[in-house]
Amino acid sequence: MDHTSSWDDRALLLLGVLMNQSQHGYQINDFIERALCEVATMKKPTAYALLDRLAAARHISVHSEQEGNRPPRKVYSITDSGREVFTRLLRENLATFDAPTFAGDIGLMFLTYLPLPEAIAALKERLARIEALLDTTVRVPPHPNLSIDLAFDHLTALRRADRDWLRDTIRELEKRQMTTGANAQA
Amino acid sequence: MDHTSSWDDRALLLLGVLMNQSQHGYQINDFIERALCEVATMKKPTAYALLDRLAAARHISVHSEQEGNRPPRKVYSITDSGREVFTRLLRENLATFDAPTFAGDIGLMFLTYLPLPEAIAALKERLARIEALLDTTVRVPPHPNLSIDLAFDHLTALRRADRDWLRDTIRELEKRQMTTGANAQA
DNA sequence: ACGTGATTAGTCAAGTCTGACTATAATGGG
DNA sequence: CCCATTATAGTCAGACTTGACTAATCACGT
Repeated sequence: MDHTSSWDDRALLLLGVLMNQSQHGYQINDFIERALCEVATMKKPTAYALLDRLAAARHISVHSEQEGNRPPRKVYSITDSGREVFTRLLRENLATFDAPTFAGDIGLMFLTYLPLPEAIAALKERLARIEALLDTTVRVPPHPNLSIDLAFDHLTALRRADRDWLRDTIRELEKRQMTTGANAQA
Repeated sequence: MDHTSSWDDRALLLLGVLMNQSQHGYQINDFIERALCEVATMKKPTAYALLDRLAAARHISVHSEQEGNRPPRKVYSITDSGREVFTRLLRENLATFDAPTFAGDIGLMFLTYLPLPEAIAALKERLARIEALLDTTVRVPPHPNLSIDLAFDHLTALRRADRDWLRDTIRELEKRQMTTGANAQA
């Protein structure tokens, strides 16, 4: 529901992974989907397509490698030009804040179309989900080269803020419910 | 960079706008791009395409209207079936929390690849942008039927959390910079 | 000895979203 | 009276993403 020139972010992600070490496609995809899944998402077809484009632009180099009888695999390495692009994209990304929008806010806008008790019940369910997420998500272990934990920290801070806001809001709505209830009775 | 079945959210948005009142395409698009732009984004082609689909599914009805010599305009109204769908989608949206990812976190993961002073400088720029956003964004005035202000409140709370986290983090990084600097001098 | 699952490398169709474009009519400023 | 802007209604190509699929090899448990 929100998109900058998403190419930059994707490219930054791939180049960053390759800054860490040269890898072949499977490894790259695996790393992103396992180690980074909390912080970033990129699916296989997207990764392969983008790797092709980065290779065409000479920002990464490819060389085939065979191990035993296995299907050959392509090892991608970042090039000097790639390192330059990476640094530029990184600096840009760090210096930028592009205000995101949240799917959950759409519901909030139309809250008034639901009877207040039902709205409160639904929001309580949302709250429970955030709390569950905060409780169960395991702290990511520090990576030797990457500051994944920093990004994870950021994510956690935002989720806590989400939780706190929601708690306050529910309390507020319940207060309103009581007063209108009292008015209705009077 | 993040997507649930985005259809649901889009449909909820359009149906919600039509719950407020029957409108023609231009009005719908205008309302979304002006009044709701802080909270939700949907571009014209998406809106028109989705309106067609909602009409095909009989969740909204269309009737043409001519005013003077102007090009005829199509007025869309929500139907009973549309109201049902709307209520279901609304309840779902309110009860759901689908953990978003943020483009800005990608940079955070790779922070270590930039010399610490440069990273700090870049993050300070990011901070300045968030602060500017928080300072300049005008409080949305309450809408008679919609709780846009509630959604806006949520957004603001998250941005403040973002700002606070960033301030702390920059302070932390500066502390680290000083100690490593002292070590280097010693 | 056999099947299951992981490793490796992709591809394809289908759907989504956006930017840029075309047209006409009314309206308001100078 | 003319021009720029707004109102109005769309369309289209192109880019981006995803889910689902194919293939082959190897490691491992039973």
